[in-house]
Amino acid sequence: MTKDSVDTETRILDLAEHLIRKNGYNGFSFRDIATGVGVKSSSVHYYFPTKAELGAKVARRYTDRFLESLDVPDPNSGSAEDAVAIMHGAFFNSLKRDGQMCLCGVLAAESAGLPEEVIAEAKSFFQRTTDWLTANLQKSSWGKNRTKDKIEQQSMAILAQLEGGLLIARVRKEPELFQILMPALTAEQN
Amino acid sequence: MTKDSVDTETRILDLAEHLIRKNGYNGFSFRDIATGVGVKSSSVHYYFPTKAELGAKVARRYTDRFLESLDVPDPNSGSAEDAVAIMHGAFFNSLKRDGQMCLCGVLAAESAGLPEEVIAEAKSFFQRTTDWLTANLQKSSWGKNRTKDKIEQQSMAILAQLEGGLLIARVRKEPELFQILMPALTAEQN
DNA sequence: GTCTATAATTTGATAGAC
DNA sequence: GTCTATCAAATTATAGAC
Repeated sequence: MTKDSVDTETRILDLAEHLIRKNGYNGFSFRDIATGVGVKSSSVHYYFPTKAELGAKVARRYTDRFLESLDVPDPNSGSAEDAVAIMHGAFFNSLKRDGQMCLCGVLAAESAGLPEEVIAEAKSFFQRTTDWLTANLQKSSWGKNRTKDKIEQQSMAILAQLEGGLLIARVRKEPELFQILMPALTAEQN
Repeated sequence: MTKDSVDTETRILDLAEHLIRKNGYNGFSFRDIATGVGVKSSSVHYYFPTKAELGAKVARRYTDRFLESLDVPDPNSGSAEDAVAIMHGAFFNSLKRDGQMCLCGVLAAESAGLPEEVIAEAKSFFQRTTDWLTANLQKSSWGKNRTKDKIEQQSMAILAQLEGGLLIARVRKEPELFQILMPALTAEQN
C-alpha cells in the first residue's frame, strides 16, 4: 500500500485532526477539508454526514491511539517516574513535531459551545487517561503506601500540569518550555 | 450610576469576554454581541471596527483585571503557599460562579488560528502572570535558597497545573475538581 | 451614537446525475 | 464514491441616513 492509496476517509480524519488541533473545532470547515484532501465538500459529507459526527470520530480515534502509544513494552522498573515520563513523552512528540497540543485539550477549552457527542468524547479522553495514570501509579512503589483517593488526585494533578504546559508552550511557540516541567512533575513523587 | 447606565462599550466587552470564555474566539459573532447587548451589529463595529480589535481589547482588559485581583493587601506571612493559594482562588472564583475557565487559556488553545494582535495579548497574559508568581516566590522563604531559573521553572509549572486543572474541571463540569489540585501544588514547595 | 440597508463571502448541508 | 448544482443561513464589514 503506497502513500497515495490511503483511503479518502482516513485522509479526511487525518486532516480534520490536524485542523482542530491547530484552530479548534469552530476553526475549520468542510470546505477546508475538501480542498486539502482534494475532493468536493459533498464527498466529505458522504463519509461524515454532520460536522459533529466528524468531530466525535476524530476525538475517539485520537484517544484510542494516544492510549495505545502509552503501552510501550516497559523495560524499566515500572516506577511512578517512568509512567509520568512516558505520558510526557507522548505529548511532547507532537508538540515538537508540528507545534500541536492535545486534541482533547483544545476541545475542552471550547467545550461549552460544542455538540454533545463531541464533548462526550473529549470527556472520555480525560477519564481514560487519568485511569491509565492511576493504574500505573498504583503498581509503582510510590503508590504502594497511598490510598486510591490520593493516587487519583495525583493523577489528575499530573495530567493537568501536562495539559496546561502544552497550552503555555504552544502560545509562546517554544516547545522546549514543555520539557522543563519534568523536574516539577517527578518531584511530587518524592 | 445605576446598572442600566453602564455604557455600551463596556457591555460589549463584558459580553464578548463571557462568550469567548464559553465558546472560544471562533465561537461567537458580532450578531451574538449585538443581540445580547440590544443594539445592531453595526453599532458594535462603531466601537470595535474589527473582530480582532475586539478580541485583543477583551484579552488586555482581562489580564489587567486578573493581575489587579491578585494584589490583595496581604495579612499573611507572604509565604510561597500564600501566593499559590491567591492565584488558585482567583481562577476558582469564576469557575464556580459560572463554570468559566481562564480567557487566555481558551485563546491559547485556539492560538494557531487567531489574528496576531489577539495572540499577542494572550501571550502577554502568561508572561505577566508568570512574572507575578516568580516575584512572589522569590520573596518567600522557599525562594530564598533557590536560583532565579529554578523559581521561574516552578512558576510555569504552577501556572500550567492551574490552567490544565481549569480545562479538566470544566469539561467534566465539576468545578470542585479544581479544588483538589491545591495539595499537589503546595506539596512542591515542601 | 445608533440605525437601515446591503455587500461579499463562507458556512453546513442536501438532491440527484454519473 | 465522487461529482455538479444549489440552498438557506450566518459571517465580517461598510455606506450613509437620522
